[in-house]
Amino acid sequence: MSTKNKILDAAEQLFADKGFNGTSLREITSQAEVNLAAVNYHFGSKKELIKAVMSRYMNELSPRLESALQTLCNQEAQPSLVEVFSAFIEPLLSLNAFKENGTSNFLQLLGRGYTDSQGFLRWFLTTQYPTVISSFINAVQRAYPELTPEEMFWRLHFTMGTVVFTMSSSDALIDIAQNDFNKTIDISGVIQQVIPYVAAGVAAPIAP
Amino acid sequence: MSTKNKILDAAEQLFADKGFNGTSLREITSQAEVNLAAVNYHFGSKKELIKAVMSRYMNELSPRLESALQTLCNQEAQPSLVEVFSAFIEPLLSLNAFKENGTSNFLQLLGRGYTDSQGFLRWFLTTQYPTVISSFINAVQRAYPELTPEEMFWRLHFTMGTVVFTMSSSDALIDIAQNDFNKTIDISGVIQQVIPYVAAGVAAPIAP
DNA sequence: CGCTATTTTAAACGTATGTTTAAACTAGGT
DNA sequence: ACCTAGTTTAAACATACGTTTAAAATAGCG
Repeated sequence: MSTKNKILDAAEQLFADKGFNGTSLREITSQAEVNLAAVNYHFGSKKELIKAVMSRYMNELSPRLESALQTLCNQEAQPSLVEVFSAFIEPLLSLNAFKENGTSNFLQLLGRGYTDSQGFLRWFLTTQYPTVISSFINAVQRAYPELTPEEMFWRLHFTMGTVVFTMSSSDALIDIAQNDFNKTIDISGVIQQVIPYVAAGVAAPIAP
Repeated sequence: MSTKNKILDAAEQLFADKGFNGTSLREITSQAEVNLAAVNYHFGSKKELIKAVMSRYMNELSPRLESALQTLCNQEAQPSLVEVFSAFIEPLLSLNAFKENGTSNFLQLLGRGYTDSQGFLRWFLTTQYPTVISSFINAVQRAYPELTPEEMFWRLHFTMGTVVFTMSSSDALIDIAQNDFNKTIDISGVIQQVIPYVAAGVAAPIAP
């Protein structure tokens, strides 16, 4: 395995667990068993390393996601919201084949990116991957055309919040759930739980 | 104003904006116009300062919240979910009288507490303020008795995520919304938007 | 006033961070 | 084998952090 990939793998895991601010280059390079200077040699800076970790996932995910939404919108002119959100399942879970714990890690990273580092990652994602965002908005628009753009804006951000927050603390939540309910659950179980929730939230009656 | 309060005010604002990890004691003391050593003199450590900032709000909020939920449950044996969540409005907005931007700051701090600092703040809140949490669970239980404890667990955490995430980036979201829709909105407007969403999410039909 | 206890101050401490340097090492090609 | 381009390494760099120290200033009280 190349030094570059060893760094990316170690950084991904640590960033997901402890956030970007909370992880030092020395932790990363010691877990990756490479020299400290290797990060700056291969990536230039810590900020660029963060972008590289996210890009590896986004490049894997965004085409799958776009085609899933495309397929859905071609199959039926007015899909249901549950169908729209369910279109995320297969692309998201495919990240587990791409890499161990890929789904969970990616979603946790996404959560970190929104709260750590004063939103520079949000800017990076929305400017670098705008098409997948607009296909998603388009699909929701078809599913619930009565929603005004403003209400849709808020509800999609609420949805983002639900998913991203849940996933950024999913390890702790899964632990609690297993202790309290004696029931094994994994990331795909959480996804199954969250879809009805966000679909109903977006579908909520419009406030008077 | 006392040194202690100057520190608390400055810390609160900076913690809300940039997170606990992202804010240094030097930033806090320079904004508060006090000496660097004053933090350790008055609070002992940065960790204790974080607790003090949160406690100031929790001590203000939790009795109001508990009595609001109590009142609702006394008025009607089976309140609606919208009523349960609406019981949060007055106590939360009362923080604005307690302190400028109090509502927004507190909710942002809550969001930071869940993602920063590896959940030590979550432990602090759940152990220090358990009664308000259980009154809330009790109220939701009455509003939607068919919900199993496990489903309730997940949906309440989804709700927590929606609120906390939205509020921790509410400044940015309000900016975007104002640019895109030419419409002034404030924190209470966001609360009005979020209540139908979370109520519908919690009320979602139980997955088969 | 004079004494004591509390608070404030400037300076330093030790540690940790991201980054840079320059030398050592390691292929790959001719 | 030799040179070169790419890579790895140990060491140092400058800066920032939370915390501690001990002296100076302030306040409260008899």
